[in-house]
Amino acid sequence: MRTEIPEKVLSRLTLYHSILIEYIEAGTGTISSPQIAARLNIDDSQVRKDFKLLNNAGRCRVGYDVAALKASIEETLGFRKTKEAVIVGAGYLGLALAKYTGFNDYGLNILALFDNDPQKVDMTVNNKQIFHILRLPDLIRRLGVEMAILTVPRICAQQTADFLAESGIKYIWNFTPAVLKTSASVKVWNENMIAGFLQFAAQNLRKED
Amino acid sequence: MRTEIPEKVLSRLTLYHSILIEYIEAGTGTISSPQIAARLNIDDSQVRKDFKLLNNAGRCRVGYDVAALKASIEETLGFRKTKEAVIVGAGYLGLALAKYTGFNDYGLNILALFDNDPQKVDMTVNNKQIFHILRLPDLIRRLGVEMAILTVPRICAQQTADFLAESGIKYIWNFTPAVLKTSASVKVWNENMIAGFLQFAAQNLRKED
DNA sequence: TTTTAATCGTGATTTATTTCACTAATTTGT
DNA sequence: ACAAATTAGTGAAATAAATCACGATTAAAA
Repeated sequence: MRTEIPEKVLSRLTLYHSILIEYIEAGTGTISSPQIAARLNIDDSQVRKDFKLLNNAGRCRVGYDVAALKASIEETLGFRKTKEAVIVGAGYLGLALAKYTGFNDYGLNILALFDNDPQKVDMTVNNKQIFHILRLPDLIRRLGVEMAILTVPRICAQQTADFLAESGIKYIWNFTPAVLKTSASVKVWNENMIAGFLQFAAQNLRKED
Repeated sequence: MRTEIPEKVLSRLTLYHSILIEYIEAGTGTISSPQIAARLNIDDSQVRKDFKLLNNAGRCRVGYDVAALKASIEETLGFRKTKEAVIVGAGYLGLALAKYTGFNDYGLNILALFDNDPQKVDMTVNNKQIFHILRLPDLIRRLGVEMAILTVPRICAQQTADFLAESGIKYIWNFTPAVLKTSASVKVWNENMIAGFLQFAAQNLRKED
């Protein structure tokens, strides 16, 4: 019965969530749609419509219950469901992600890392072991892991993605700038940080021409 | 005379760019809109309209010139303009970004890092020195830097952003999950990786309920 | 109690974006 | 030279998203 929530809305939910955490830390029990809208520079009716989508009712003249709203967003975004993943590519970015503890709060549990550099193999990062990439097919099968976080250099991104697909990986969170070619059975989410930066730059630094 | 290019289009431009690099590496001189569209699962007329926005003409029955198109996209996205920035927060993510050499290809030049941990001060990462945060106001003024990449823990994100604003920073590329409160004179781009992940998870891992 | 002001909920409107459908051009093959 | 097929270019239609506008509600103030 859960209706499909548009990507734009999901994106806003994460921002609402961040604001709600602030309110909880400040001990404020309710929040109104105009308050949230002002923070995000969006229309307050949009905020209300988003909350409606989560079946979250507010009270006139008062607003929404912060704790209930936060719980509702976490439910929708799946914070509670544990999602296990491995990191493929133990370079700087891969290691940074492995060391980042914040993911756990969002239900992402990183089990191990893989790399093709023998020097890195068997090192441990944040209690997660680095394995040789060739051990990936066997290990993910035994662990039942379906998601890989891809942090290899762009130049070998496609061949690594092919290898992951063959190995049974179903979801790739792609941190490389490559546009991966995959079969329909493998879902890819592109976290193109450079793209994000360029959008920012193109929108803001343009006037310096 | 340059018309404002919508964010959606900018986002696609970065994907087109990545595909064009592949074609150049493969030695292919031209590319057609259906080819690109197929890779990205979008409509081919959309691709053509995007290129039209860049004043890029194609040839019937042949397609677009790969090199010219790539140059045009780089021009639009401002690859050529050097954009200088400092990293604020020398944690794992800050260090990973400092070590990442790919940014240079996109015109982003990271000059230095800042942190409040005395242990880290004066260390060097990828030829970039880590300074104490208190030296930031003076240094960015002398270097003429207007952009900061914020990679501090969420808990101190807002106070750091306030400090950056006071110090004269005009653009913040925010890697923290916090929704920053800033005056209109400071532009913020949120690179919320967790948001990206959650969108991915909510869209794909939902069926396991 | 009555008034006032803030806020929710939501239908209607507007705006933005994507897709469709078709024409004109032009390369390739016969 | 001609036919066939592919592709660019683009206006029209459809879809999606954001904003507007306003009635209903309700807490707080007069």
